[in-house]
Amino acid sequence: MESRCENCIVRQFNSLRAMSKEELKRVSDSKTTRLIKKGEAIFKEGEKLDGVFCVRDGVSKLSKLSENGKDQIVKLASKGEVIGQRSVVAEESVNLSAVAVSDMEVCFIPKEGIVSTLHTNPNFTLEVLRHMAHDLKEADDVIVNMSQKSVKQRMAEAFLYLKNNFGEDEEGYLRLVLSREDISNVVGTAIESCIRIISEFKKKGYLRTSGKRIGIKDEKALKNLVEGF
Amino acid sequence: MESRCENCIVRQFNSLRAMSKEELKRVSDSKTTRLIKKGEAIFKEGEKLDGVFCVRDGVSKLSKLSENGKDQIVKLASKGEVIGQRSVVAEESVNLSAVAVSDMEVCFIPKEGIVSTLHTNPNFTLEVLRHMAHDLKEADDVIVNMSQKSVKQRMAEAFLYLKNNFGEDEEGYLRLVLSREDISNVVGTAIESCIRIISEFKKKGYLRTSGKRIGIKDEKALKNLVEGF
DNA sequence: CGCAAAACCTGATAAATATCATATTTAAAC
DNA sequence: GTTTAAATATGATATTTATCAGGTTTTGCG
Repeated sequence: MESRCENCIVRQFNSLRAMSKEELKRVSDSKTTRLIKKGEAIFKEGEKLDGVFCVRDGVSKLSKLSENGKDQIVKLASKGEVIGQRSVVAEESVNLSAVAVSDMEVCFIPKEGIVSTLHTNPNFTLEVLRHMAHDLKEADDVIVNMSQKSVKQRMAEAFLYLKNNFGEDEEGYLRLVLSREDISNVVGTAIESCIRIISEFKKKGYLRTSGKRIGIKDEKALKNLVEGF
Repeated sequence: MESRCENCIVRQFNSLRAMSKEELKRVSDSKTTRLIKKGEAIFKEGEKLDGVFCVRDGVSKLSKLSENGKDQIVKLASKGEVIGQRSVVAEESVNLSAVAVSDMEVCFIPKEGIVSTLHTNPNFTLEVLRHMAHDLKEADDVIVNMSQKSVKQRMAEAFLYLKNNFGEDEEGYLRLVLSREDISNVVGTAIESCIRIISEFKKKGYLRTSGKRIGIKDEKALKNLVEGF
């Protein structure tokens, strides 16, 4: 297991790549690596974080609890993504909970190294800013989808998203396996509706399933559905 | 009309306050002031911006068109807010359209002054980053509201938001007057549903209206509704 | 293995919301 | 100021989605 950030491949995907050698060394010296089991929380909504988490492997759901007790999944973060950044930058408690949806390996980086670099290295700060700008755009898109698309369309979109972002296994099933409940929390619908639509998509030949696993059979049809045909 | 950024009061509310005297002078020399009439667009989704807009007066809706032809309003920007920032930072075309919902006065700041400061003044970059972190949190909250709250709850929330952010006039009506269509595009619902709920709230004594203008009569009731009672 | 709990699934029904049709009021244009 | 278009309003109806109730299957665990 590679343990120096300098040699860590996931760094290429996130803002740490804009750090200088010295800054990176400091981060590397202060970081600790943690294994997180599927279902375990990395942090919970409302906590104060004293650092960020860099995902080396696995996937985490970032979700927010609503008054009615449902959890809305706002984002799925995987290899290379840094989570908790928003909270550290804004010096606020976290607004989302992070829970592993597969076994994970993450590095915890104490905020001191991050914050001091933010104050001194504009390239790094700008890089973080660009990532956040990207997240904000994605969030805007989600808002529009939520309000303007039907549950069926959002379901179709979710499967396409899962394929594009996490790929398929050897047998052609979506690599990231989510429970029906998690899927319904991504889409923002009731579990029963989610299950019903999966059944419908199966009947229509858009999907196939094997236990929890879901495979896309007719990508075109799903795309058409999203577009409104 | 004050024309130097150095003396401009709205600067206190946005990231420009983190600029040095010299940087600010440069921005001030390159900026141009524009008057925009209610209904006019500042920019449209998909355009490339070569600068940002600092709002000195009035309010702009930031919205995104969905396939079905409806416009989802993602944010209302008013005095002090800088719009187009995300796009300039990420070096992408804008993902939202900005249209004035009241007569506006905005300053256009060419991106060169912004971008060069982003590269050299970490305090400024960090300040922009903090603002974006705040916007991202707000966007997350909107996502959760959209998916977990009923239209009625979102309507109630919208009126409270309008009161908190734009205040009331002498007669106690909401200062920011939006068309029913704009309200429905904030809330993400059909115009008819929006109007119907306004009527219902009037009947129940939560609101009163006078033409387009809406006044909050029973804030507590609206709050209870949002909380789910 | 066998049992309990959790996850998954389906039908029936209720509630929320959108859509269509049409009337009325308000604002804009000439 | 009149005409015309746009915005607001309301009823009737259709559609979508959630909820409730009861199944079955899968999974984890002693």
